[in-house]
Amino acid sequence: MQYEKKSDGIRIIGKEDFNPEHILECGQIFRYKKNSLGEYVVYSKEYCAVIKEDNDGYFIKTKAVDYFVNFFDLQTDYSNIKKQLNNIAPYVNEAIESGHGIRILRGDLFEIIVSFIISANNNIKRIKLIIERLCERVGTNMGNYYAFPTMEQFFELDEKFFKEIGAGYRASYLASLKNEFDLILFNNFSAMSSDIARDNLIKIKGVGPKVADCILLFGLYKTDVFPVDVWMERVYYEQFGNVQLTRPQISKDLTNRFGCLSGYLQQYLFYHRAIKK
DNA sequence: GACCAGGGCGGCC
DNA sequence: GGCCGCCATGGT
Repeated sequence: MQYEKKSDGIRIIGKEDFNPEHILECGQIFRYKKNSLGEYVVYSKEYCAVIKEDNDGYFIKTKAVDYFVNFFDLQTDYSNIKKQLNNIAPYVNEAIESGHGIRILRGDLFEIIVSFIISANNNIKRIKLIIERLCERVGTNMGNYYAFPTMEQFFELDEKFFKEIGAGYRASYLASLKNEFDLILFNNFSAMSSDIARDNLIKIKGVGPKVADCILLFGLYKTDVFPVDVWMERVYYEQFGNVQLTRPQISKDLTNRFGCLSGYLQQYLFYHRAIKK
């Protein structure tokens, strides 16, 4: 897919490998909305972008051009990924067709860690609600929106605050996150294998194997992971599985089969099974 | 009003 | 190591 950097945004040429609805509504990110014109607006860290559709593609209007070139993973060839995932199984072809313009976003590590601690045993609508309240209360006012809290802003907050914004029993996990400051900031996760990085992430309170895999995929861009939640467990037994396995065992089976394509495949399947239907 | 949601923790064996 | 009850909250 081709794109052009402009002074006020990014021009996306073609619609096959870039679909705002599929990218944003597939549960990898929780800070987006539709504006009065029906255009998607997406927020990451302190940045913001509006996605406008035109005849032959899209225009991502933003002041942070380089940030969103990376964020939307525009250097990766998704046609090639879809080609490699083609004809694995009829259901996989179906899923890729229904989520054809999905891209794995390169989110901010800290924002992703917080977001997916909140995501545990929760639903997407309420995850969005809690994160929205978090940003409105402590994020920097950027004019017409609020930034995600910086680590410094976030670590001032206590368990009582997190309960007030509706985090429920995850409040204590969020409040104790400041104790993992060193782990988050000074670990060179990118240089680690996914297995080693996962072992480190699981040390964080509220981060188990599934949340860790989401952090690896959406916050550290490691695609050889397969996050398995209730929906992916259903897909596994409906489409792949035979014997009864734990979720980490399902994840291991699927990463063994699909390697570095795992993260992409998982996202097509999640969108198809959990969101679209 | 029960059931569910991009699960994880602590106690138990 | 694996299993299991419990956990807050908002939507359906």
